[in-house]
Formats: sequence, structure tokens, C-alpha cells
Amino acid sequence: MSQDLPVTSYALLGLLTFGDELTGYELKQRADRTLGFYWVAPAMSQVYSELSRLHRLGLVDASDDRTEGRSTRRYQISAEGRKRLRAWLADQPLEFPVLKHPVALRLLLGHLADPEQTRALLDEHREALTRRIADLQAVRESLRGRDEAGQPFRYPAMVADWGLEYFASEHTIIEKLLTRLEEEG
Amino acid sequence: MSQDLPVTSYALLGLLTFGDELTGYELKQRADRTLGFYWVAPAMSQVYSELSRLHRLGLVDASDDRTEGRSTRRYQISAEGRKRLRAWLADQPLEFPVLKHPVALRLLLGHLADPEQTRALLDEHREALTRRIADLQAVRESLRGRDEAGQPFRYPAMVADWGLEYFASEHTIIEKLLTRLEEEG
DNA sequence: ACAGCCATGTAACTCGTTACATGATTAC
DNA sequence: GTAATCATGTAACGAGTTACATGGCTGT
Repeated sequence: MSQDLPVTSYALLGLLTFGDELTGYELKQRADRTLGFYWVAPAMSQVYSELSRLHRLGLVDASDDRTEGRSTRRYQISAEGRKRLRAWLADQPLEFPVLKHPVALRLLLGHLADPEQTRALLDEHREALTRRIADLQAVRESLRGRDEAGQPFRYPAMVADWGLEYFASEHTIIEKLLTRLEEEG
Repeated sequence: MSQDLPVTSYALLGLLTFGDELTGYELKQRADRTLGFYWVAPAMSQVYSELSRLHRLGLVDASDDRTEGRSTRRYQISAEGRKRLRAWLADQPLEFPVLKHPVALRLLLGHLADPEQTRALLDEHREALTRRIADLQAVRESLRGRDEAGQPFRYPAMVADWGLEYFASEHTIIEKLLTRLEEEG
């Protein structure tokens, strides 16, 4: 029964539980706007191969639209898929988050660089962070009006708020580190 | 010249820049106490295979201790290794952090679980977080006395402080989310 | 004596990436 | 007419994991 799938498969399957039928291309876009912030933004090719595996396993249903020229294939989650996803949520032991943070890694090796380089590193990260915050804010705004208890985007909105607070805190930390570097020389 | 290595190779190489000679086993322990918090804690087997690659490339020097019975091999970074690492730090474009956060992923799918299950999820994460904070605090304490500007563990200490602030902020966010779930029902 | 840690590796596997290949539709 | 976007895949590859295999040393 439980031939186990990677988390990313369940993540993509989960993105199909919001009531619509998506093409692989559209699913990739949704993943970029949601999963990308706290899981991964899978490559286009992986989205397609995951979808075909999920289809092979009967966890999604596919419908071909071949109305003129370009042929598209839309996927929706199946009853079996919903069942498997719920079972996964209930049974799967909770893992601790994994962070891959190139900036922290490079700061660790600060003794190999000159101070100016280290400052530039943090500064560049601060800017990237600002851009990322703007992106997430746009996502958060797009959920307004359907984000209350009982509404469809309640939980996505909670996750987005979480992300915004996380980014805000990271921004503060980076500024503190920069100050510390300047003061201590 | 630049046959490029994965970041993890440079990370492990970087752990050898703190002035000592380590066995694979010891390097794995150091990785668990440092890299594990903001990069990855590579499997034992990977530590050995990375070391043998670094050795093959001349980036680390190895010395065999075969004094009676158990044979051990200690590695230290070579001059060439230090050069390559510095070059990597200087040239490598800065990537944005990647977070793999199972709790956020599952909260996103809150509409598939009952409220009690979601609360339990956050609660369990809060506890795991508390344990992880204690671990990092122990690491941080072990650096005291050599963590000022100009001292060997200045940067590791900065990274540890960063991590502690990050965890503290995550802890606060989780508590806010739990309150919000209770209030809104 | 036995458990737990120290110590080193090999083999099989899979996840996920990049590069490649193809072509339709839309906007300017 | 041409660039960007929509749309779907295949192939080769590498990073990193788990499982397996071996054995010495240390504390109780």
C-alpha cells in the first residue's frame, strides 16, 4: 500500500487540493509562488515527471484538451489522491526544517576574506531579502478577502504571514550583524 | 582550473581552516555541530567520499596513523586548498537561501486536517525547536573566550548568534500561530 | 561480556538538476 | 515578424541518501 513517495510529490499533490484543474505549466507557477518560499521550487521537468508518476499511481486524474493545435493536459487530484495525502499528513513523522544558507556559510569563513568583502556579502543579501519580501507581500495581498477562518485560503495566508515575519526577522538580524562588523572593525 | 565542486565540498574544506587536523569521523562531528544548523549535516559516508575527492584534487593533505591496530587517517587543508577556497568565496555569485520546512508545508494543507491535528503539529514543532535551541546554545557557549574580533572563533560565534536569533523568532511566530488558531477556532 | 563509540569505506539507489528538443499562441 | 510566453516532454548526470560490511577500542 504505502510505496512511499518523496515529500515533493505530496507537496505538488497538495497544491491540487485547492479546487481546480491545472496544467503542468500552471502547477509550476503555483509552486513558484507558494512552495518556493518554504519547500522547493521544482524544475519544470520535475513537475511533469512527478505528475506522470502521480497519474500512473492513480493519485491524479488527467484530461486532455486537444481543441485545435496545441494539446494541453489538465490534472486534478483524485479521491484516492486525497486519501493518500490525508494519510501522509496523519502518519508521517514530523521532520525538522533544513536550511541551506549560503550567506551563513560564508560568514562562518569570514576569517578567510577581508572585512570589506564580508560586509559586501551581507549587504548583497540584505538587498536580495528586500526583493524577496516584496514578492511574498504580493502573494499575500493576492489572498486578501479569502483568508479568514473557514475560507479557502486561510492556511496559505497563515503560511505567507509566517514567511513575512521570518524575512522581517532575518532582515533585522542582518542589520545587526552589519552594525557589529562596523563597530568592532 | 575551475572544475567545479558542490558547495558541500567547500563547506567541509572550510571546516578544516580552523587550524587542526581531523579524521573523517571528527569532521562529521564538527559538521553536525556547525554546518547542520545552516547548511546540511552530510552523511558519514559522504564525508569520507568528499574527503577522498578533496585529497585526489590536492586540496587536503592526508597523514596515516597506523600506530597499533586501528588505522586512522587525518586530513588538513593544503595551501592549494586554501587558495581554491578563497577563490570560491571571492567569485561565487551569492545564492538565496533555500528552506525546506515540513511544518510550513503541512500548515499550508491545514484544510485537509482537523484543527486538533494542526495544533498538535505546531506544538510538536515548538518542542523540537526548544531542543534545537538548547543544542545551539551549548555550541555557542563552547566558543566563549575566543569569540572577539581578531580571535579564531569570531565568525563561528556570529553565525551561532544569528542562528539563536532566528530560532527565537521562529519560536515566537509559532506561538502567535497557535494563539491565532485557538482564537479563530 | 557486551554495549556503545571510534573508524573507514563500498554499493545501490533516487531525487532533482541542467541541457536538449519541439512546437503553438499571444502581444507588440 | 519576432520575442515572450504557454506547453510538454526526454536524456544525461551528479549529489547525497540508506544499507551494508568490517573491525578496533573503551567503559561497566
